[in-house]
Amino acid sequence: MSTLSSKYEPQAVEDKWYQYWLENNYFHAEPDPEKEPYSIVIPPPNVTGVLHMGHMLNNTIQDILIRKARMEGKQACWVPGTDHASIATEAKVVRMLREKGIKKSDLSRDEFIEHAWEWREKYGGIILEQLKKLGASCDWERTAFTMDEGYYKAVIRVFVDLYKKGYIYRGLRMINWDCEAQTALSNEEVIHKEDDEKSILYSVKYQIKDSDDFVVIATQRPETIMGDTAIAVNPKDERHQHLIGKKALVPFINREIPIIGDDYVELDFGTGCLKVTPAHDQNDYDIGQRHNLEVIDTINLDGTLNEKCEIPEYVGKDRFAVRKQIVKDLKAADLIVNEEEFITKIGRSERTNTVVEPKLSLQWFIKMIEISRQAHQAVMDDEVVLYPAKFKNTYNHWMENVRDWCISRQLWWGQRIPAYYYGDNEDDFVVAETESEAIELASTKTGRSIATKDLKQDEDVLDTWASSWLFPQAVFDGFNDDCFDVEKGQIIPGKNKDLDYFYPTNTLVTAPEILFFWVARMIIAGYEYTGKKPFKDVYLTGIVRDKQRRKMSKQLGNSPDPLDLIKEYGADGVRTGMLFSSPAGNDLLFDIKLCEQGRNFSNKIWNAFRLITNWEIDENASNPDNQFALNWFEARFNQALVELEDHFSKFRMSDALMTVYKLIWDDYCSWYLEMIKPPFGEKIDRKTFDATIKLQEKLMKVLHPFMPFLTEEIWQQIDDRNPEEAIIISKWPEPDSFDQILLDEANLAFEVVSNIRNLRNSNNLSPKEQLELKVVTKDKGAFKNSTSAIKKMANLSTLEFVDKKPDNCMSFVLQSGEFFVPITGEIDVEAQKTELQKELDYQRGFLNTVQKKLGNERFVNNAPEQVVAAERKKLADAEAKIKALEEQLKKLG
RNA sequence: GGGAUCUUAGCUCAGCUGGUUCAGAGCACCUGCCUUACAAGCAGGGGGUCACUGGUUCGAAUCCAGUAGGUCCCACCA
Repeated sequence: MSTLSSKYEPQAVEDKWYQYWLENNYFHAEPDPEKEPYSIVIPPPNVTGVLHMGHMLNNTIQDILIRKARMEGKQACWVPGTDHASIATEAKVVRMLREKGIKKSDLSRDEFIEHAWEWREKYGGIILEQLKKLGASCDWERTAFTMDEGYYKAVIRVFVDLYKKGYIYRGLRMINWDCEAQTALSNEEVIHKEDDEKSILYSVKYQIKDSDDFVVIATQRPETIMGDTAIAVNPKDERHQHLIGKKALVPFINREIPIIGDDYVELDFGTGCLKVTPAHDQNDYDIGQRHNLEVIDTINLDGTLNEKCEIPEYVGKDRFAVRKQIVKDLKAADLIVNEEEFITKIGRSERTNTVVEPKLSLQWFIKMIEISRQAHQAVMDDEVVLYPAKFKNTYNHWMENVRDWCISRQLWWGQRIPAYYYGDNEDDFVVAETESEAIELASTKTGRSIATKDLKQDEDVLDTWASSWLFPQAVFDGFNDDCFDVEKGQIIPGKNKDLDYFYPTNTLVTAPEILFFWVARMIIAGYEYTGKKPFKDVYLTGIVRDKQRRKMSKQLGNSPDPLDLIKEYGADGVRTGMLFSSPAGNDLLFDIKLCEQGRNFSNKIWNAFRLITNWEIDENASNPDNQFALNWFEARFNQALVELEDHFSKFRMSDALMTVYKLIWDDYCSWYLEMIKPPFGEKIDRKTFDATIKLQEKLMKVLHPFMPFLTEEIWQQIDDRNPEEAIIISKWPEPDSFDQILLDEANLAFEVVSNIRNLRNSNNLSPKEQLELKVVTKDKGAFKNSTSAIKKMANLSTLEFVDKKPDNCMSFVLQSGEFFVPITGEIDVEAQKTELQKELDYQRGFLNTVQKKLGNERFVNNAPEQVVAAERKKLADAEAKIKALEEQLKKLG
């Protein structure tokens, strides 16, 4: 008996084949003019990251695309890499140091960076190693890192170039400041808790200048009163219109501030009067810009108040302490007219949980409108195609309202901004790739000799996205001295073999959350630096959620460890499990059962293969009866292949997998193999065997992108008669034309078989008991090739065509005939009758609707001829069927 | 508040330019089976007013309008 286990054991083969692929360098691709290129750049995961379910989905899809392309004979190159992820990594390093008792503030910049590199050496590779377990066929020789020396230089070069082109400027901007960690936060690091954050809204009286009247404003931050530079009301507000143009006095310090009209103010919130504190609120800042208001920053970096608040007893105290204090003082002065609780969505720092302080500071920006124009148009014109298409709208909306991009971050880990200051004025700086260039530039600019010690480089680093937006060119070293023209600020074609060949890349597979952060910006950089798009298609995956639709997250603990899953179900099982429920662009509701389904599928295939390998071959025998099965499956395969290509072309990965799944499980295993399977103990003829092996091989090929390990294992076991050395580089089957008539005949045959099986079931007849079948039909041709297959599959002793309807039979009616199975034992007449009656009722109902349609003159006159003709045929068929059913019912009494 | 998008079987989803692949798939469920590849399996079966209300049309799951509900993105109420 078999030497193969009846259970497929992925653990035993996966590492072996991955190693084999690596050793043979199958993943590596060099430019080859003979071949069509196909390239993908990975969305680089955070260098500190650990593989999660989102990565699994994302990388499975990329691997499928790249493996298919490779088999199609393209030069397939999938470039892997990691992102230095400045904020996330720096936070991790800080935490790690803290655990060792080292404070970041005690370290110099260089010392800290050194620690960060150590960290990255130690943990940076983990996620890529994990990808290997998944089977990812990345070109590891090309592994990139956004802080690699060459990449670093590219980022700096681009900064300098954009500065020279006038796209980069320095400006004031309201940022999220973490007073505890003393750093700026990106919006993503600020958590807005909606639920139970309660605050008090105070109504405070401000005296109107030169009168005894007051204006009452509402605020939840009375400690910022001293930074007020205006009071705003809505110009449409009849209650307050008359105040516009007057002046009010800030409590305690009695500074005069104007009362202005601005649409921003809501009529029905608070008192309808808003105190404007441009230094400590984004909206107030915007209002300040519109009305040229002064900005008075009363809060220090650590959250205490400074001298500008003008009240000595508040200076140096924490903002929240001052809040309590000033409320007391305002009450004492009888200036608070109302207090009410309300629920606020205050922002807190993800890291320290302190309330984020909006703060104005000088930051670096990229002007976006002009530079993004072509990238905007490219997507609108489908030059770059988004899948699913609905994201085109989102993209459009964003690009139409694009805002300048703040690219500086108050961190150390990242590309340091190459601006060098030589004086105290805001404009006393130069931007240069290197310090020596900076010295030169500064000397020229100032007309005096500037030395290293006179220069101070900007302390900030660049936003991570300001490096990863160059990924598609930078991974091919597109900004090096040879191919980057510094004068033009462009990458010159013909100077970089890799870039000339692999760029533009073909497909980008990523998450919709970063459509703007990353995808849009890559398109912008692509056009800016190469004049070309960076990729043709963008496939946006969904978010992996649990069964309750909750996002998978560490905090919730609802995310399984992908490596554990791989251990349990095999990489192939997990890959297919992810894909079973992930229609393009929809969220994926992950359920462990899907991995189980994937594993079961592996096992099914394994056992089909086991069946074949156990057959003994008779070199001399021939079995013409098998020809039908062979011809049919060939046709069916080609039909499925056309379907498969269609799904692939539309990035319907889940449907593509399902096509292969059904082809293998239903068509191949349940029908084809059962049709050609020799009776127990008998040998199979050579011709059928060889043909079957060929089919198995073809099936393994179309399955390979989805299940690389299992298919390679089977391929390698099939033996060496095949000249193709490994399935990973074997040739993808070409779709061929197929015989529809043959497929129709088979479908009819299968229906007959199913009906007979059904009769067995409902009459408790064993599948082992042989039955006879008598067929009354006008169209014997419909069974021309399939009779022996029907006999075998339905376990019939005879199948004959008769003219007269036999008695004492179970029966059923199909499109072109009536089918009778003589019965020796007891038949369940009632069951038969209900079956037939049910069918009869259905047919009569159907007939009714068709008659109605055809009775409608307007239908007959207006509908296209074929539609009417089809309707007439339906009518005739239904009438014939009804007649047959009625007769059979009559016979049963 | 602005925008996008969705609502089809118990669940997750297909369903292209309105008409035979128009009511589908996978899973789940039910009934028989340990039949010599596979119980991680085999055979069979039952599930749906296509969210609701109108309209256009000879004909609507499909097109239009409105209603209800869901999801996402952006901006956020001092």
